[in-house]
Parts: sequence; C-alpha cells; structure tokens
Amino acid sequence: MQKKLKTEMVEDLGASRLYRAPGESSHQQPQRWFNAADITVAHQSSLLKQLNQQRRQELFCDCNLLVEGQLFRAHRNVLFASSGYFRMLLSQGPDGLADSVDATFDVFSPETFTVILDFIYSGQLDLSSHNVIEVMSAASYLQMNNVINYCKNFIKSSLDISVKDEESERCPSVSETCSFTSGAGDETLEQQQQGPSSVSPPPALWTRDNSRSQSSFIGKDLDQESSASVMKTNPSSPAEDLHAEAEDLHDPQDPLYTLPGSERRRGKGGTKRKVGSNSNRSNQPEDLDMQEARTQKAEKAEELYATLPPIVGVIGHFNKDSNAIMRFKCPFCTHTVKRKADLKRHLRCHTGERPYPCQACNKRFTRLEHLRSHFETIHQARKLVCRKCKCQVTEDTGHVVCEGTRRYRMCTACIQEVDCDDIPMDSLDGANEEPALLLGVDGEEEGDSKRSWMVTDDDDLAEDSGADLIIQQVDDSDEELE
DNA sequence: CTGGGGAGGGGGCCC
DNA sequence: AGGGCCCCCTCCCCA
Repeated sequence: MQKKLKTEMVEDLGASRLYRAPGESSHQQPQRWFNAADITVAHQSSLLKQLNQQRRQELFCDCNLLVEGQLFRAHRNVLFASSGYFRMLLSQGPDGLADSVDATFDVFSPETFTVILDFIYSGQLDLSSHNVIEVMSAASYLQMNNVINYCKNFIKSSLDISVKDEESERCPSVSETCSFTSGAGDETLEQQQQGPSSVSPPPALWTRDNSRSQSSFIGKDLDQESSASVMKTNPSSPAEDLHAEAEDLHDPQDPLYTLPGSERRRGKGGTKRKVGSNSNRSNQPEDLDMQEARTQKAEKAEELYATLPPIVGVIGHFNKDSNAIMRFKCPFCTHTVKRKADLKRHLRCHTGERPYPCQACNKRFTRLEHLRSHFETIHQARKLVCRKCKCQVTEDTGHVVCEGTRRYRMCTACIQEVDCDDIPMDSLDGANEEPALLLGVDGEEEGDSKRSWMVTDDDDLAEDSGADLIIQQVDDSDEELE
C-alpha cells in the first residue's frame, strides 16, 4: 500500500511536470520543484527501505532495546529522529551507551513495540481495534505525536457513526485491522527536512478491503507543525473530531445534551431553561436515529474500554525505593490517574458517553451520582430550603411545589404570599416519600432496584407525578437488540 | 456590570 | 471494580 501510495505520488508529480503552460520555460521554478520533490520522495522511500532492511539483517544496529524480555535491535539515529523519548535518552551522552542493553521497557508489550518500530522504519502503522489503545499509549510514552494522531484518527473512525447507515451497509464491519501508511516516515524526519510542508496535508482517506474485513488508512504523514495547524483549522482533525464525536452523541439540536470537555458548557444554559419545559419531550419516544447513534456510541465506547490494555501507564515518578509508581494515562489528553476505574470514568468526557439518562427529563449524565444528585434536586425537592425566602424548612413545613417535572419546596409563609392558584401543589407531597431510585419499587430489595431500575411502560408519569418518577438506567445496546 | 446562587461536570479517594 | 462521597471549578441566570 505504501509502495502504491508513493508510486501514485510520483506519478502525480510527473503529470504536473508534464503539464506546462505554453511558453513556460523549462527552467521555471515549478519544474525544478517537482523534479526535486520527485527525487526527494524516491530517495526517502529508498533510504527508509534500506534502513529497514539493515534493521532486519541487524546490520549496523547500534541500539539494543529490551521490551519485557524481548530484544529489539535498531539504529540510534533512526530512533533519535523518530521519538522524543529516544531523543532525550540518546542525547544524555555516552554514559548509557556502553551497556549491551540501551533501554528497557516494561510499560508496553513487545507486540506493541513491534508495531511502533515497524512504523518508524516503514511508515506503516498496523493498527487494530485490539492494539490501538496500547499503541497510542506507547506512542505517548515514546513521544511520537504523529503516531498518536493516527491512533486518534483510527479511534475516531471506529467510533464514527455519522454515516452509520449507509456506511455500515457498504462496509459490513467496522475496521478490525487498519494499516496507516505515512509518506515519509516520522515527524522528525520531515521536520528536519524542509519544515512545514508547502502543501497542506490532504484529508485522511479510508479505503476498506471488505473481502478481508480490513481497512487501510492512507494519509499524508502529518508532521508536528502541519498537524498542529490542521488541528486548528481542519474540522476533521483529531482533536476536534473528538469534540465532534461528542456532538454527534449529543444531538446539537437537542438542548438537553451538553457537551463534554471544553464544549460541555455551550448548551448548558439551554439545558437549564428547558428543564421545566421539556417534560413533554420525555413522553415521546426518542428520535430513533439519535437513539441508534447513542447505542452505537455506547457500544464503541465499551469496545474502547474493553481494549484497554492491562497497563496503560506512564511512570509518573519514583518512590524512595526507586520503584516506578504507575499511573494510568489518558490516551486522549495528558491527564493521568491512579486507578484504571478512574481512567474509565475520565474517558467518558472524551467519548461523550452518557449512560445515565434521567427518566423524568431525558437529560443524560456521565455518572450515576450526578444523575442522582440531579434527580433529587430537580425532581424530588430534596433540598429542605424554601425556594423563595431560602429559609430552612422541614419535611413537614416545606410544601412541595410542582413545576412540570421540576419540584421544589416553599415554606408556608411564602405559599400564602403567593396566590395559591398559581402554585401547583404536590397533593401527595411526594418528596416525603422515599425515592424509587434509592429504595426500589414495589418492595423490591435495594440491591435489585439499584441494578435494575424499573423500566416502566408508562412514560406519562414524567409530567405529573414527579414523586413517582423512576430513573432508568438504559443499556442502549440491550435496547437496540430488543 | 457584578456578585451570589444553582446546576452540572470532573478529580481524588474511601469503602 | 464499582459505588459513593466530598470538593472544586465553570457556566449560566438573576437580582
């Protein structure tokens, strides 16, 4: 594939060279440039191939790398040019060079390092849904930004559901394996050549080989600078893709859904304004496309979580015994956490996954506790404070006022001040009842109710009987299957 | 314009 | 590993 790409590039350049305006002299700049580019591309390709051949034959290899006990041999100059980690390691002077083993890695597997090393020497990145996270983590560790970008693109493409219907029919399986080919090796190689490319990188192009259930990603290698600029300007850049992904999940038309991360605040005002007025929405079946989108997103998020390697770690620091303290690093950002569970929780702000919908207002949350907090505050008037005068009330003195699905308390004095006809009182004073969320329904044991929150067929209760509102934990994938 | 409060989101950490 | 709690921050609304 790489060869084919290179060939195409050369052919394109050749075509450009042959296409010359009448009267254009042969010594004009374009022709010289294309000639030079032609030669450069061919030379790069040949050089990289030679280096790879030398590596495979262990010719002139001057660097030994031990990955979980498996020895890899490579060239220091190539590693230096490809990885920020190796740049730092190898620029520390000759001290560490005398050893038979120059570097030892235990934070990723030999298989992962093979992918990385193959990429360094060939420009081809063999990604699959099973290794992408670990490769990304390793690339992060080795400070190879272009590999990280490819991984992001791969993940994005795997998660991409915007063209789900048509695409899924044309391409039966979401890519199981993926091969990235880059034009000229690594970022640093390019950086060291002519700086930012004069030609903006073409958008990544997906080709799929259905017969082998395989996908190939063909894209021009993004050097650091150009990829940075692309990320700022090109909406299909990885960083923005992530946000776009999140927006995909949360229908931008739907003010109920806020965006994760930096984007999440955008829709918030709308959300708050809609809380009381959207109750009618909760009575309607969700838009099927949106539901399907959410389902697929949740499945992909689950797949992503499932592919998390046992160690997605970075060595944060050393304790007094010089033992490395492992932390779990987010593949999407620089955040690290101590526990894998915390990483999984954190990843939701990148994947946009919101598995906890409020049955009352359809608002979705990333965490159960947030949903609970929301439900208790908004729909159950758990706060024993008069909304009007802010005075403390009790379960008895604080009358619960309904406003759509929203409930709050008012003290007796404030109730009397306001015209009683204007205030829809909760006749059952339902907030005094224990919430179905916490105690279950119909005498169910708490444990059961926690796991299987009642899914009622009667969605109408959302509007008028807030006290009986039931928060439903929706397993989108199950819903989809049903 | 500004400050206070409400609501939501995220991180750390304990159970 | 998941649930839950606490805390902090940000955003928005409103007086």
